[in-house]
Amino acid sequence: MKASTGAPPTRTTPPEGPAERTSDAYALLRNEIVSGRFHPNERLVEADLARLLGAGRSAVRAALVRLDQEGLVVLEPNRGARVRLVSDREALEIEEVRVILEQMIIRHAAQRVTAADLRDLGRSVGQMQERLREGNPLGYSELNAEFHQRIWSIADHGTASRLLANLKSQSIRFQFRTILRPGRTERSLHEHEAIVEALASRDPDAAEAAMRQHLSQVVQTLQWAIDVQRHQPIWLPR
Amino acid sequence: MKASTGAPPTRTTPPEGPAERTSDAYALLRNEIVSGRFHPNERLVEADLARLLGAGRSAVRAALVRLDQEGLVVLEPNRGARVRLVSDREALEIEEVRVILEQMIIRHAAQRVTAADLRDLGRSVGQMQERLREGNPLGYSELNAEFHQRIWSIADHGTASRLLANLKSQSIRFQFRTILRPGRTERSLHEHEAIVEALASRDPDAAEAAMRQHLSQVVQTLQWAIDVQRHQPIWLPR
DNA sequence: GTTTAACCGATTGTCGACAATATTAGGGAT
DNA sequence: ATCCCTAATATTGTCGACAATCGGTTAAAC
Repeated sequence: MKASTGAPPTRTTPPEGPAERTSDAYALLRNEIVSGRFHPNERLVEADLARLLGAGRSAVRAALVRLDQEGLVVLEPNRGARVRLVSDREALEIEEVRVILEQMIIRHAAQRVTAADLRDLGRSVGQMQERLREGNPLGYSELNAEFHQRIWSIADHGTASRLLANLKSQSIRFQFRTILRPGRTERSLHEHEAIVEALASRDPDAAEAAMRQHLSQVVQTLQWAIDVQRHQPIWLPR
Repeated sequence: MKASTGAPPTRTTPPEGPAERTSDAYALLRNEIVSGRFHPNERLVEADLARLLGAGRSAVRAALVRLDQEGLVVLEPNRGARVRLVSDREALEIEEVRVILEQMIIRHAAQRVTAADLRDLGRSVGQMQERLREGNPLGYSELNAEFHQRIWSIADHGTASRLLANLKSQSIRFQFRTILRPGRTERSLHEHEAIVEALASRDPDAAEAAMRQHLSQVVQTLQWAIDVQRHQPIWLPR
């Protein structure tokens, strides 16, 4: 809805067309980064990006400034841009903030949710069930994101939504690893069902409790992913 | 400490020098906006800003992009930039988020606070007392900001600090009005004392409670300011 | 062999000019 | 007087060129 600062909701298709419009250089580059096509700390040379995105250097430069402010790249004066590396600790910080924001937002949602919303949420959960049966964890993850965004839009809290979207994009690299946790998906599904149920009762406390239950599991999974990685570190070239 | 995205902590001096370095065009413009030298919805013409800030149009343009992402201006394609107007509702949203973030952050602070920190905080409160005696509400407000920032730095939670700084800059226009509430300052001072006391006990729950107490008052004051303004609306020219 | 100094290629930062677009002003027609 | 169309102006968006800066490399000195 919002045009200006609204974060594009994580498209997965790589629309790396030959001659795209220059004004979405930001959206394109953002996509390239959040979908992990650039390594953390990788240098982002303006000229290269301009060629890659089919845009001028001006547009690329503007995009980089935006992404720096957004926390996806770091922009050092006279030294160019790099993909920002978020540390383990920072990932946990981000998740911590996300937890309290989601708790706050679901209280609003519980007070504003309509019958139609509940139907949509139920459908979302149904689709997740399918993906689970198919053994398609990636599809599940996508639906999971959609599920949460749906709750944000029900809550109608622009400020919190924007912050959450931003945080999510920063920590997306970690989310990727949490998918691999065995048995996690089933449990997540049940938690989602509990959330919908609590929303249906329109009780903010119950909704918050259900969300907290869910997110505490998410944090634990994140911690697990970090620990696992620490024992099998991925050596980044250079 | 952080150079890249760290928000400059609201300088009050207007360093509108004749030939400043171009790279701080962002900082300068940001200052002009948060200190209220531009009205909300006022058009920001690149050429004018360039003259005013003593910078080139490139630098101004970059600054505008940053400020747009930051939520201080809105940048419409082909239609230039305006100072962003935050609605009453949005101000309350922002305050609501601020509350929960400050609650979270003070829990961290309570677990990490050192003796030196407590001494500094005590000194801060002492200075506030002075300003109160002097009948200098503006100075008090400054110290208030400093007090909270001190807590942020104690908590050492970069993510939350960044978000808080950003939110604060967006709602600063409202904060301005809340100062005028009669009797508010005294009460605020006592609340601050209670916060320091709770931090000294290093009990996260107590600290959070003290902070909640304080911030609920702040929200009420904001609501009061909004109501007052609604009955005595300020007509903005054009 | 190590340190220092000067160079070189690569990249960013900035400026000016121009094209694209929006906004305002003016001039009939009703 | 109001409305609509057209011209003029103002402003933004983009491109190319060049200066400033950085990182690394070679060469010289000790």
